[in-house]
Amino acid sequence: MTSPATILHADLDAFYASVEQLLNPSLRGKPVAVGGGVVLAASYEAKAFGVRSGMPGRRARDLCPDLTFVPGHFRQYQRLGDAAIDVLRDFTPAVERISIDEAFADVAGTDHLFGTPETIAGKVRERVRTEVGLPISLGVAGTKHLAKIASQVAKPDGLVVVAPGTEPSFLKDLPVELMWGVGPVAKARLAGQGVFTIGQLAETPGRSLERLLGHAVGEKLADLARDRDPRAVATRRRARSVGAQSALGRKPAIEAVFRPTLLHLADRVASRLRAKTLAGRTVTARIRFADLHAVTRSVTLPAAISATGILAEIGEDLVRAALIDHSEERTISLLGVSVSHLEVCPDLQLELPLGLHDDKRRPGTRKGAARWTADRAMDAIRDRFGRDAIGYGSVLLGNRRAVPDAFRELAEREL
DNA sequence: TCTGGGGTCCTAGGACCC
DNA sequence: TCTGGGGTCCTAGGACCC
Repeated sequence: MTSPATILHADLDAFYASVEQLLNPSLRGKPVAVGGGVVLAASYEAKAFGVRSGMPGRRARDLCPDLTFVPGHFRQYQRLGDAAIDVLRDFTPAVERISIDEAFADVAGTDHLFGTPETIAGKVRERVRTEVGLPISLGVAGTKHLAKIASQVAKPDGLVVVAPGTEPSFLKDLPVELMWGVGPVAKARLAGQGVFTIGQLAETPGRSLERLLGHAVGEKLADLARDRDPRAVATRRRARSVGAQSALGRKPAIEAVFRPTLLHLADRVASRLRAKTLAGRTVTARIRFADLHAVTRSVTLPAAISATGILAEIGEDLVRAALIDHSEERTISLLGVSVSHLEVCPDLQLELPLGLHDDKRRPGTRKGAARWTADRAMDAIRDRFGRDAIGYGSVLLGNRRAVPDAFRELAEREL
């Protein structure tokens, strides 16, 4: 199948670490990690030593004794990431941003203005380098999936164009894990069948892939390996859930620990929902125990909620229920709360205080409305004076957190 | 001193309805 | 005595991505 190659995938190289090297020239050419307790990003020089994001800082230092840790300039990541993606928007409005440092663009029909897709990709790289100061890799192909693989092959700081008709030969010898959707588990299962390259994958019957990996994944991989990818570049996507979690170290599984933590998490989640005029019907709590084994408990309510207090109470009920089911677990290492089944809510909604224990619509509606009004007042104070001006529980949570709040805010941000 | 935090999507079983 | 089939929704767990 030969589609005209008009889809670009742009991916900033080792983004956070590259920003640090841009801001501080003495870090250039050196192994750099952003973070401290945990590695949030690593420069290519650090990656060469095996340093990876998500790795405990201690382990990273063991692997790479010369590693320089920097706390991170999160505002700058936001600004520079936006600036780089905006360069793409100068060539087409059809830009789908998929993270702070990565986007697809479809430049079909822009030849007469800017030249071929390959020319455009070259201009994007040049402009991001000179105007923003960062290295960026580009892949150009006829489908999103192939464009993404091409940009990965192009890294670091390169450009790869997959010309129409050359797709099979391009894919043939690439390792299966370059494919979107093939992680450690799928890779191992495929290896068990002697499948290591995308070419081998393409020769494997769709039926055996489905047996090996499940219906959806098997079918998708069979299509992608044969370069069948119908997905269009989508400029807008709607959020399907909003959540927050916090690693706790090791804490006893008692009310005095989980109640304040859940209130703090519920506050983060509910205030973000309200800021987007969203509310959700399904509340999920996640608990990870000391052995890192995690469980979830969820409940779907008859009406969508976005009030902090109600969300916190439901979260507590769910956590209590899970702890009863796992009463042998004495220690927890993480708590999370998320809300899904989202609905767009008019600004002046009234929330019903529907708890787990009573589905009766008690005459407490006024209480729900009062809470919601109080939440909105708190939102307004924060808008003016900052998030820490007022709040629940954050003091009780303790001041030493694994990840800086600025990082969380970056991750929460609407793209 | 063993593992962050934000998400998406899929699967499987069970309840429930017609 | 034995016994349908399709569809939707909910819950719990898990793979995967950045």
